[in-house]
Amino acid sequence: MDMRTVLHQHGLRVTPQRLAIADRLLAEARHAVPQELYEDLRERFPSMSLNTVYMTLSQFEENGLLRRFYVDGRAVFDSNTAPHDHACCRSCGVLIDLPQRDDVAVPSALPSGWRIEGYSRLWSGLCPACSELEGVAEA
Amino acid sequence: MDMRTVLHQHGLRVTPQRLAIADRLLAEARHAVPQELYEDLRERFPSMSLNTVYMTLSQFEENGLLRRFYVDGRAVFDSNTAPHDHACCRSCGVLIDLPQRDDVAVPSALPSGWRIEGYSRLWSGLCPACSELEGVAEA
DNA sequence: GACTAGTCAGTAACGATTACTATATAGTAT
DNA sequence: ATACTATATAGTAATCGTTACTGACTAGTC
Repeated sequence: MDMRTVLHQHGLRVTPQRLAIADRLLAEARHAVPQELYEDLRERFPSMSLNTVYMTLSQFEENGLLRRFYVDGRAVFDSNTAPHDHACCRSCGVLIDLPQRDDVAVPSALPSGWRIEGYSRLWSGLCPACSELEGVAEA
Repeated sequence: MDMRTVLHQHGLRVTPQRLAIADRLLAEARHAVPQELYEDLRERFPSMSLNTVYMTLSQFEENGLLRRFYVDGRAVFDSNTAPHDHACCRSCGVLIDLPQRDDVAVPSALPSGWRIEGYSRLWSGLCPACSELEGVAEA
């Protein structure tokens, strides 16, 4: 899909920086931490500021192109806007998507009057690589 | 339960500040944001520093007396250390506990090799009060 | 080719958290 | 009780992630 048209459709101006961020995030489904994205893109746009990254990501989020979630208090942007879970390795920090199971039913214990709109869930544990390393250490 | 003994059992020194934080958090099950806790406790301990609050909370967390989670990137400490969900009102920010359902089964789509240890889940929506207000506005 | 709203880079401000250091205190032995 | 030692505290500064502000610039449009 052409990112130009995607941005246009959302009434967003098409600029090289935005295209770069869009390509990087929307074309290939992946996660992005503002700081990392910034460092990557500086190779192509040495004058770009971290601020631009934040503003662009926030704007994409407002337009539903990205979803923001948090891992240990740090923002992560996800081009997969469908509801889904994440799993994060507590050792190396690698982050993967997990399809949301069919347990989206609101907790039965919810006090009446609450209007639940969704949830975000972060599984934590050890990725295969770290699991192996730590498994050896623990054994 | 006497907080003195609890602290002792964990090999933690008993100081007035810690007792105050422990009383405030552990006796009555509740959530605490460091800044708010700090402001509250300053009434009793005008000289106490925010740093002390952070260090105490971190230490309690390390000893399993508290659990730390994040809401929109901000740390919240929870004296309920049993696994459970939270719900947060996106309008007023009120936070409540929800018992964890029996869906702790690891996602079936998890790549093999991962060792999952748990999850944290934050439901979001509108609390009864805000739901009513917003419901009127939207109708 | 000029206009204009929106974007950009740069920097400063901000809030939350952590690090550092000297003083004070809890716990323990004397 | 008193002294001792390890740790907690207060105070401050530093750090990190994020947001706000400003003036220059530019994409989209006429």
